[in-house]
Amino acid sequence: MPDSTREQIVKVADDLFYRQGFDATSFSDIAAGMQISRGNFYYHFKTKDQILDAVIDLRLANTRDMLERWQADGATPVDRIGCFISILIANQAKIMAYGCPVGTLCAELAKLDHAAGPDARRIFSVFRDWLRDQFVALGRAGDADDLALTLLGRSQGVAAMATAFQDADFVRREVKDMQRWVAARAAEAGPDQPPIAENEKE
Amino acid sequence: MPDSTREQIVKVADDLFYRQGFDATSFSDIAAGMQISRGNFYYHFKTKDQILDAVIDLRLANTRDMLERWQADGATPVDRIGCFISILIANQAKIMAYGCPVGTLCAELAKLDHAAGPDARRIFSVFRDWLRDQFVALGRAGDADDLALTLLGRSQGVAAMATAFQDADFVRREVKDMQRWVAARAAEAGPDQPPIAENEKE
DNA sequence: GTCTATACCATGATAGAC
DNA sequence: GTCTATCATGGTATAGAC
Repeated sequence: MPDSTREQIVKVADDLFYRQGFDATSFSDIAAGMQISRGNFYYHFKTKDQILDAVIDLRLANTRDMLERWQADGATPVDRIGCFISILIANQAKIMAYGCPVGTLCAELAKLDHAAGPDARRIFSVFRDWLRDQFVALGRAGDADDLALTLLGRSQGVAAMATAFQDADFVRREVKDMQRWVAARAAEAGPDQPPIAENEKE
Repeated sequence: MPDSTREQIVKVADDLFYRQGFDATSFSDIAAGMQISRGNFYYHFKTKDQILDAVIDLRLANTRDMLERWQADGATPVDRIGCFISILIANQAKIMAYGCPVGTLCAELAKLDHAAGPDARRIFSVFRDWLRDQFVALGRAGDADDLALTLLGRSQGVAAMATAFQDADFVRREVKDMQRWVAARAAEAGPDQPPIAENEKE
């Protein structure tokens, strides 16, 4: 069955909030992206902030789905973390144009001092917790959360540089280096993991 | 002598663009930050975009000044790069609240598809070129620009995570690790540098 | 559920007095 | 150089017909 009007509003808003930012996206913009009049929004949502809440919920759900898929697809924790790192390649074109959807939304809401800021950060937390679980499974229970945060941060930095400098080679290099870094953490943890041990250096 | 009105507008706008974002900052906001009426802006600037241009110019000049200071203050390239890394500590409170001034401005202008986007990115380039020079001086002429971009990206990632998770310990840990990383790159380059050689691993 | 019409306000920008 | 109107535009939001 096709999307309900409400679902369609949220999907279009999700896309526009990503490409233009939340504040810069007007009801007219969303209306132009589908077949609906401006006034009709208020049957489905009382305020623009409520649309934002719905978009964040959608992104949370989509994130959880993606992580579940990676959990099933990856044979080992290293593979699964590799799925995470590889989104920088898979979504390269969009990231170069608009940055990371999570990072840029959180940054904007922080500046707007918006009430939904903490909700948006929960998307980061979902990634962080999942990555931490992977590092635990890797045998790094002691510093799993630190490693998760470090990796999340590095991917954010690569996304920011990709947007600023439009350098696809840089992204590829960093992705490779992050994969090596994960393998090295795994190797440190002990040889009970698949031995992809490599040196960390170039 | 005190600032001219024009200079004061640019300074107040610089601060507000950082804390609230460019688009979210109105003439009224800037006017409220000093003693001036809204209409008077247009004697000094024809459009809001021209204020943005002036702010970017100011940031470029301030950045160059800062880099010159680091150039003079640091005894070795490792020390100088250390100055760069340490701004994450020095500006920690502001970064946690509003992110990196350069990164968040570039991200916003990219989404707005704003004409000044490329100008804003030049601030990044100034950092990048300076870091590259430091890595060249370190004996890494072969991959100096890659290392510069990697380090710039890492600092951006740390800033993004600091804003999202408000974790001062994380920032300290990452700063330490980045310093170690620089020392390791220096050690790889050869022992003609001050021997602060440490292993890269935790 | 969807539409049109409209209220209301803040914005960037202009004109002209002082 | 600075001010006080004032304008046109576009935003969120509401009311009410269909």
